[in-house]
Amino acid sequence: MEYLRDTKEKIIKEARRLFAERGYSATTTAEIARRVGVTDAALYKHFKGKKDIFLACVTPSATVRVDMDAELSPELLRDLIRERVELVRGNLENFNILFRESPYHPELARMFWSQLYTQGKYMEDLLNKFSNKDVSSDRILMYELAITSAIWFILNYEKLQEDVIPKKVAFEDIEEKIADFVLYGMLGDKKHR
Amino acid sequence: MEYLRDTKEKIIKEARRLFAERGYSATTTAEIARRVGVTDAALYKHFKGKKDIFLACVTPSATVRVDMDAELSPELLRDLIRERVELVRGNLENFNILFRESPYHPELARMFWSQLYTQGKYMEDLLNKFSNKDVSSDRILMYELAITSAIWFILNYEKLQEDVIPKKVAFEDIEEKIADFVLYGMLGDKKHR
DNA sequence: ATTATCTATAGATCTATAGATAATGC
DNA sequence: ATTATCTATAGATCTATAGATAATGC
Repeated sequence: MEYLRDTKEKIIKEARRLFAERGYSATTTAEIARRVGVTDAALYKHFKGKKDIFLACVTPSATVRVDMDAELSPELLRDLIRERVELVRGNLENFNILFRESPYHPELARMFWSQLYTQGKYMEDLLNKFSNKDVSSDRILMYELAITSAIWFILNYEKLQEDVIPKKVAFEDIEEKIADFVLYGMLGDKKHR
Repeated sequence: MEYLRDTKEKIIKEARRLFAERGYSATTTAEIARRVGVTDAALYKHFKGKKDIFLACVTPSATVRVDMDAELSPELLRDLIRERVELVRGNLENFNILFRESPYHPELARMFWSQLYTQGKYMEDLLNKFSNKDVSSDRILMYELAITSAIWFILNYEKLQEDVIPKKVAFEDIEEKIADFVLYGMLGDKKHR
C-alpha cells in the first residue's frame, strides 16, 4: 500500500546491518527483504544481485581529509590518528564488514586499505620530522599496527567489556586514549627495555 | 583402497584450513570431504555435524603459561606479551577463525577470550607494581588493546605488506617490535602530549 | 505508460541420513 | 563381527528470473 518509498536506501541500510551482524554468506536475500518489508524478488529491481547489494553497503561514506600543507607537528599526528578513530566510530557497521570480509572478497580489500592508509607518504614525512632522524620502515609498520589495532579495538569494544574487562571504562575519551597509546607506542624511547 | 588412515585428524586439518580461508558459512561439508579424499557422508561418522567439525577446529592447541610466582618486572611483562604473540603465530588458522567468527558463534567468544586474557588479575598486579601507582582501568584497557591489536596485525600482516607497506619489513623481529610497541604505549609518559 | 512489487517457481546447493558395500581387527 | 566408507537421496534453503498485478507520474 505504501511501497516505493526510498526502497533502495532502505535495502542498503538493512543489508548493512545484517552483513555486519552475520557476515556475507550467512545473510540471505530473503531476510534482507523481510526487514525492508518487501519480497526478495523486489531487491533485484534495485540491484543486480546479492554481491551488488553487498558492495553498496561498504562504499566509502566518508574519507579522511588532512591538510597536506599544514605544518608538521605532534599535534597534527595526533589529529591524524583521532580523525581515523572518529571515522570508524561513525561507521561501525561498514568497518566491521570491511574488517571481517575483506579476506574473502578481493574487491573489498583494496577499498578497505585505501580508506585507512591513504596518507602513507605524508605519514613518512611527518614521522621523519617528528622523530628527528630518518624514519625506518619500522616506524611505518608501527603506525599501521597502531591504526589497525585501534580500529579493531573499537569494533570489539563492547563485547570486550562484557566478557573481559571487570570495571566499565567510559567510552567518551576513547579517541584521546587511543591517540595517546599510539603516540607513546610509536615514539617511546628505550627506557623500558 | 587406503582409507581409515587418521581420517578424523585429516578432517580437522582440512576443515580448519577452509574455515580460516572462507569462513564458516562459505565452507561446505562437500569441499571438506573432497580435500580429505572421502565423500561428505563419511564426515558424519566422525562428527555429529558441521558445527561439531567447526568447534573441533578451534579448540585450544596450546595455552599461555606464565609462572605466577615469578618476581614482577618489566621483563616479565615483555615475556607475557611475547608469549601471546608466539602463540598466535604458531596457530594462525585457529586465531583467524576465532577472530573473524567469534561474533557469530557465542560458543567461540568465550573460548577466544579465555585463550588470550587468562591472567587478568595477574596483569593488574604486574602493571600496578610496574607503573608505581594504582593501576587504573585505563591501563588494563590499554593492555587489552595492545594484545588484541598485535594479534590482529599479525593475522593480516602479509596482506598488509602486499597492498600498503612499500618496503618489506622483516618478519623475524616482529615479536620484539610488538612488545616494544605495547610497552611504550602502555607506559609512555606525557612528554609527547 | 512506466516502474515497483508480488506470486510462483526453476535450478542449484547444502546438510544430513538410510542402507549397501568394502576394509579392518580379532 | 565391527567399523568406515560409498551411493543415493530427502528435505530444506537460497539466488535469481519470468510473468502477473498494483502503484506511480505524466
